[in-house]
Amino acid sequence: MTQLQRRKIPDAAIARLPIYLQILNNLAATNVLQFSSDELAALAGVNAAKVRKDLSYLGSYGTRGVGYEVTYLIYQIKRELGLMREWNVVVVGAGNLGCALAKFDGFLSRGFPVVAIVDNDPKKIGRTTSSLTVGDVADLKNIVRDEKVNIGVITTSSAAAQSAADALIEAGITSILNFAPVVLSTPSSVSVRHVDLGVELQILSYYEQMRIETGIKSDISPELSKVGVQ
Amino acid sequence: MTQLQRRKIPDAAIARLPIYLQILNNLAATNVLQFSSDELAALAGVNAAKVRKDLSYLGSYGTRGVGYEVTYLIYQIKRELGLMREWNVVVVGAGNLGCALAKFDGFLSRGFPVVAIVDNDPKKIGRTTSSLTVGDVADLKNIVRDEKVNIGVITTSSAAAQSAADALIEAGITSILNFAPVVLSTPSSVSVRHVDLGVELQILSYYEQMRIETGIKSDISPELSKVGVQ
DNA sequence: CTGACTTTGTGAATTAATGCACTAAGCCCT
DNA sequence: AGGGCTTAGTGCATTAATTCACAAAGTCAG
Repeated sequence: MTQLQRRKIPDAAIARLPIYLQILNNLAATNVLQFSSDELAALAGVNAAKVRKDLSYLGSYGTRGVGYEVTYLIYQIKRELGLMREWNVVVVGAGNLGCALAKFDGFLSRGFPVVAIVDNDPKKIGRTTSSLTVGDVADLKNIVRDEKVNIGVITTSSAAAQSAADALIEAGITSILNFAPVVLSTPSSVSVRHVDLGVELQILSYYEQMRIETGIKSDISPELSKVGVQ
Repeated sequence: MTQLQRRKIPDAAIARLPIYLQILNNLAATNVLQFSSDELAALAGVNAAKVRKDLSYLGSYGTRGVGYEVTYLIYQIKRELGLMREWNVVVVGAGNLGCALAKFDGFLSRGFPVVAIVDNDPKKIGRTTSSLTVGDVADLKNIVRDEKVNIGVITTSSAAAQSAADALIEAGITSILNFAPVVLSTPSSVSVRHVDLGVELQILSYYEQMRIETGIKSDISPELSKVGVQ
C-alpha cells in the first residue's frame, strides 16, 4: 500500500483525480475498456499532458502505444484517494440544505453514507428525515463514536458554524466540509473544505460583468470545476 | 468605472475577494471602521502579504500606517466583482437540491434572487415551492427573456445536465453554476463553475487516509475555501 | 518639528503548476 | 522481422501564484 514513503501528489492534481474517476466510471458503465490520455483530456476539458502527468503520480499504469485500462485505473485512483472503504458522514444542521444533503443519494453512491444528522434546535431534534432522526448536537461525541463517523458536514447558520466545528473537533473528527459562509478557525491537523455557494455566484458575477464591460469578448473562462455533488 | 483598460486581476485573487467581502461585511455589522492587512489575513486564514497584493489589484485604497476603511473597501470589492446590481438566477432541476436552493435565502441576501425554477418532468411542472411555480424547461427562452435571468444553476441529474446547459446557452445565458457531477461541454464564451459535493468528500478522503497511513501527522491542510453557500 | 512607530504597496525571489516537445515502448501490418 | 504508427512518460521551459522584505508614506506624541 505504498505507505513507506507516500508519493507526494500536488494538491492541484489531487483535486482533479475525482473528476477523472467520475469520467472513468461513466466509461466503464458503457463498456469502454481502454482510453488514451487524449480521450480523457477531451472529456475532462483539460490538456492531455496534464492528464498523463496526473496519472503518472499514481505510478506507471499505462501502456505506450495503447493507453490505459479503464477498470485498472479506476482501481488505482480509488486506492490513492482512499475510496476502497466507506467514510461515514454526520450532517450538523437540519435546515433546508442539511436535510437535502441527508436525502441526497450522491453521497451514499460515492461511498459516503450519511449516518446521522444533528441540530441544536429542540424543535428540530427528534424529527425524522429520510430514515434518520435528528439528534442533539450535544450528543455528538457519542454519535461519532457509536456510528464511527469520519467526516462532518456543517450546514448550520453562519452564526452557529464555528461552535459546530468545535463540537466536531472535540468529538474527534478531522475532516470537515463547511457550507456556512464563514472561515472556520481550526487546528492545522484538521482538513477543512469550504463550499460557499454565494462565493461561486460572485465569481461568476465578476466574469459576467467583465463580459459586459468589455463588450462580450470571449474566452474568459474561469477555472472549471471546483466542488461536485450527486 | 475603470472600463477603459480593465485591470487584469489574477483568477486566484478573484476567488478570494468574495471571502474578504464576507468578512468585511461582518466587521461592518459589528461597527468596526478600520482594519489592517494583518487583521484581515488572520480572519481569512491567509498570509498578510497576499491580502495586500489582492487588495492592491483594486487600487491603492489603504493608508500607510493606518490600514483600510471597512465601508470603502466593501464598496470597492463590490464594484470590482460586479455586485453593485442584482443578478437574476434560474434553477434548472426541481429535485431536492434545486428546491432547497430556491428556498435558500443566502442567494437573495447576496444579491442573486432566484426568479424561476424549471424542470422537464411533467409531474413536477406546476408545483409551487417557496413562492415559485416550477416551469417547463422547454420555455426557458421565454423565461430568461421575461425574467431577465443572468445566471443558470443546474441541479438536474447528471444525465440531464448537458441538455440543461445547452438549453440555458440557447436561451442566451453565459454564466452557469453546475451541481451535476459531469463535465459540461460549453463554448469558451460561457463561464462555468462546477460544484461537485462528491468530489469535495473524495478530496477530504485523500487527506484523511493520508493521516491514517502516516500515523496522524499534522499540518496536512488542503487548500481552504472553494465555493460558498449559506 | 522631529523622531519613533505602524502599515501599505510592490519589486524581487521563490515555489507551484502548466504545457511543450521529445524519447521510449509497445502494437500491428506486411 | 522489420518499419511505421501510436501513445505513455518525463525533462525542461514557461507561466502563474505566493511569499519575502523593504522603501515609502502616513500617524502620533511631545
